[in-house]
Amino acid sequence: MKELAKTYNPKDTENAIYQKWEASGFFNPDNLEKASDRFWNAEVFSIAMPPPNITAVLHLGSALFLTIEDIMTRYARMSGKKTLWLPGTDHAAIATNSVVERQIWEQEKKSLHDIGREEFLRRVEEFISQTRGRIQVQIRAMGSSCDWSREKYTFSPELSVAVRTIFKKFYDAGLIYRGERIVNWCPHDGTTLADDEVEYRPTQGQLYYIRYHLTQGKGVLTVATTRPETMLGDTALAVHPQDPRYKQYVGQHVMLPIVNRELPVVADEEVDREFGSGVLKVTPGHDPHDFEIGKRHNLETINLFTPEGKINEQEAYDHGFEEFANLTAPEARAKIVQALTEAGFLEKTESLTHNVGVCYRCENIVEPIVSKQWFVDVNKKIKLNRDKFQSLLKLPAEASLREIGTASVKSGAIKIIPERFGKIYLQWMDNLHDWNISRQIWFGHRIPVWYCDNCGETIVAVDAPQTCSSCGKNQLTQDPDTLDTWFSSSLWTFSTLGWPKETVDLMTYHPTTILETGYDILFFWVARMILMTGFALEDIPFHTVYLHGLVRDLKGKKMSKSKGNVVNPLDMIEKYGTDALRLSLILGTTPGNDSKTSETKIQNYRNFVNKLWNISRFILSSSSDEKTWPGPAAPDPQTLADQWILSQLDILTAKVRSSLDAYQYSLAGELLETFTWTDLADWYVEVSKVEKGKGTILKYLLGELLKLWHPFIPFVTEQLWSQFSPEFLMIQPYPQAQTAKNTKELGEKFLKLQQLISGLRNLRAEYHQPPAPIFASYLELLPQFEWLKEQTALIEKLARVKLNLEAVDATKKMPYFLWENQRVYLIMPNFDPDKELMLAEKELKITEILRKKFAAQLNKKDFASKAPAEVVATLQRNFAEAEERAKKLKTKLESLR
RNA sequence: GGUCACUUAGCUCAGUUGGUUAGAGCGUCUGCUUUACACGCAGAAGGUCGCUGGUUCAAAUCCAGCAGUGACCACCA
Repeated sequence: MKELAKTYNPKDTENAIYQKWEASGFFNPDNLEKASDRFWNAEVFSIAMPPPNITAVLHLGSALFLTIEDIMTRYARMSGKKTLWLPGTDHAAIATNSVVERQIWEQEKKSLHDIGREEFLRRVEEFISQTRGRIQVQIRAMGSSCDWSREKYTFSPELSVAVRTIFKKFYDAGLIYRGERIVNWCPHDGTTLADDEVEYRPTQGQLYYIRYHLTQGKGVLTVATTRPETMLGDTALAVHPQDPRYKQYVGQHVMLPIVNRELPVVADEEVDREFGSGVLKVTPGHDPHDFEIGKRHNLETINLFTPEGKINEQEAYDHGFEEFANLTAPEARAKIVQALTEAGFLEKTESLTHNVGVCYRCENIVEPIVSKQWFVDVNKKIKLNRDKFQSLLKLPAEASLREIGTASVKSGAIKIIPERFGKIYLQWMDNLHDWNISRQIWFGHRIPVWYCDNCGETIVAVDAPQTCSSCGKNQLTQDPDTLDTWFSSSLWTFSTLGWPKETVDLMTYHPTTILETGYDILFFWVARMILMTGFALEDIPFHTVYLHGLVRDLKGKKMSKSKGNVVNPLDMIEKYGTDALRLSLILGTTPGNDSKTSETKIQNYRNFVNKLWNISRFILSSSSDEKTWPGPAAPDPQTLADQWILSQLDILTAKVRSSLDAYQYSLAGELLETFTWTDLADWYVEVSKVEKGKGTILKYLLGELLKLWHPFIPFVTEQLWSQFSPEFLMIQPYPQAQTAKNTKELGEKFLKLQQLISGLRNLRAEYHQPPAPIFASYLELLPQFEWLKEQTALIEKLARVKLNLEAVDATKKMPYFLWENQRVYLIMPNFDPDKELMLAEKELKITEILRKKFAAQLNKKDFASKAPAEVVATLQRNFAEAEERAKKLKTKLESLR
C-alpha cells in the first residue's frame, strides 16, 4: 500500500477517479445487475438532468444542482435501486441565437439580413461545435454520476422528431392554433415572447394629461397616459358605464388631437374610474386590454410599430400621421408632446412610477404588438383515454391542459418540495393564458407547418411533405417561425427516453422519480412539463419536484459578471477540490431557500475533507494488520468507548438515512460532520491511542463512514476506500442501522466520562497551566461510579492527570470542580483562592438561575397533572440536582471566603 | 393590490409534529511543535430567538397584530 500524503491533494486524484467510474460502466443502470444481484428486479430510480444551455459555462447554480442530484443518484444507487441519471443539454434558442448574432456583428459588422437564414444557421452549428463538450467536461468535474451513454440534446434529430410529433398531435387535437393576437414583442431580439418571459421593472415616468375635444358641442375629455406617442393608434376613448362624470358622452365623438381623426366614446367595464381622469384612450394595436376592448366594440386596430420598433410607415399614411413615420418611440413621443403643448392639448404632466415590461433575456423594453402567432390552447377540453391517469388525477373524462396541470398537484400525484411552492404553482395555473409558442428567430425547431403556394392549404406534418394534400401541387413554403425553447424542453423527461417510440427505457424509467431544479424555472419549465406530459402520455412526468434556491454572494446579491462578485466553481475546484465545493453548497442550506456562499466557506470544507483524509491516514497506518476492510458486520466491542462509538455510528446511520429520505441533505451532512470530527477524531481516535488493539473497529468505522459520506464527497471517499478494497465504493450497499442495541445507557456513561475529562481540562486551562505536566487528581469513588475504575487509563491520558479514585484530605485548600455533584480535585501549583472564588461564583449564578427556573415550572398550577409523567420526572430530577449543586457551591464559596 | 417567505451569537445558517440548560461552522479571546492532521489540538467568551398580545402546565416552535427585509403573481391607461 502506498503511503498517504500528509494533506489531501484533490488534483492528484479526481480526474483519475472519474475516469475509473466512467470506465466501470456503473453510471449506466443496465450494468448494475452485472455488478451485484441485489440490483436484480430492483426498484427504479430516475432523474432527468435539467439540461444546461449548450453554450453555457458552469456557474455555482449548476454546481449546486449537479451536487444535489448526484447525492440523490448515488444514494439511490448504493441503496440498491436501478438508478438512472440522464444528462443532456438544451439548444437554448434565443440565448444561442443572440450570442451568435452578436458575435457576427462584432466580428464582421454584418446583420442577420446581410448573411441570410441558411448561412446564419451554419454559423450557429459552427459555434456550437466549438462550445459543445465544454459543459460536459464541467459536469464531469463536479463528479456527476450520470449515464453518458444516454446523453441527449434538445436539438438532436431524434428529439426534433419528438417535437414535431407532439406539435402535430396538439394540432390534430385542436390544441394548437394560429391567430392574430396582441403579443409581447422584443424589438432587440426581434421576436415575440411568452407572457412569463416578460419581466416588470419599476420605472420613473411621466403621466401626460391630454385633452380630446368633442366634435359636437363644447365638451372636453382629458385622458391620462404614460405613452403619448401611442395616441397615433387610438381608435376610441372609453369610460366606465357607471361613471356619472362621463355617462353623457358615451356614443358621442371626439377629435384626436394633432391627427384630427374622429373617435367614438365607448363604455366599457374594464375602465378603472380611479386611475388618472377615468377616461381611457383605446389603442387596440398596442395594449392587451385595449385589444380586448377593441374586439368588444368592433374598433379598428392600427398596427403602430414595425418589428424594429419604429412607427409603421404604411399605417401612418393610411391614418393621417405621416409626419411621424419611421420615428422610434422616444422620437415620436418628443415630437408629439411638443405638438400637443404648442396646440394647447396638453393639460398637465405628473411624474409616476410604473412597471415597464422588459425582455427577460436582453432587458430591453417589450412592445405589445398585434401579430399572427401560434398558440397552445390551455382551456380547450380534451378527452382522456387512460383511466389510470384520470383516476390518479381525479379528473373527469374530459379536461383542459390547465385542469390537468392543476389536478396533477392538487391530487397529490406530484409532490412539490418545499410545499409552499405548490400554492405558487396553483396560483400560476389559475392565471394561465394561451401560450404563445412561435418565435421569430432563426435558430430553433422550425414550426412543422407548410402552406401551399397554390391553394393556400395549411399542412401540419412530422416530416416535410412533398406535395400539397389538397391540390397536389409541390410548391410548399414552410412557416418561417421557430418554436419557443421551452416547447422542446418541456418534453424532456420522455423525449430523452425515446418517445415517440415505445422504448424499453420509456417503459422502465418513466415517470421519472424526481425532478430537481431551481424554483426560478418552476413556471417556465416544471409547469410546462406537467402540461405536455399530461397531454402526450396522459401521465405525470415525475412523482416529486425538489426545488433548490439561488446561490448568492455573501451580501445576498445575485452573482453577475458586472458586479464582479462571481465565484467561479472551476477555480474553486482547482484550489480546494470538488468535494469541498460540494459540501459548501449543501451544508447550511435548505430546499427552496437562497443560500450565500463565499470562498472562505469552501476553504473550511477543504479543511474538513483534509481532516477525514488524516483520520484515514491514522487508521490505515496505525494498525499493522492487513489493510483490508473487515466487512460489513460490526466487530465486537471490548470497552466502554467501543460500545459507545459503535452505538453512535448506529444512531448516525439511522439519522442520516432518514434525513436523506426526507431530502434533508444539509442535516445529513451536518450529522456526518459532527460524528466524523467530534466523536470519531476528537474522542475515539484519541481513545485508541490509549486502548490498543482497535485496528479492526477503526477500519470498520472508517469503512462505514466512507460509505455514508460517499454521496456527498465521492472523490475523497472513493480514493480512501481504494486503500483497502479493490471494489468500487460507489456501488457498495448503503449502511443500514442495526436496531436492537441498548444505546441510551452506553451513551450516558460515556457522556459522563467526557464531562469528567473536559472538567479536568477546563480547570487546568483556567489556571493557565501548560498542557504537558501531569497533575494528581482525586475523586472519591462512589458505588454508582464503580465503572470509572476501568476508565482510569483513559482519563489519565486524555486529561493528563494521575487519577486517584479515593477521598483526599480536604482540609488543605486546593482547586476542585463538581462532577455529578462530586468534588474532583486537581492538585496544581499556585492555588489561587480568588480564582476559585470567581469560578465558583460564576457557576453558582448559572446554577441558581436554573434552579429557580425549574422550581417555577414545577410549582406551576396544573403542571404535575397535565404534563406527561416523563417530563415531570425529568424536571424533578434536574431540580434536585441543581439544588444539590447550588448547596455544594455555596459550601465551597464559604470555605474560600 | 394579492400570495408566500424570512427576521435566532459579530458573520453565514440549523433548529422535523410545543417538552430538560436554544445548536453548528467561521470570526474573536487564552494556551499549545500532545509522534493523523497548524487545512491542527485543548479551553473560553458571546443570544431577553424582530416587537406586542394570545392559546397552553409549557412557545424560537402554534395563533393574531405590528415593524423590517425579500420573492412571486396581477395591475399599472
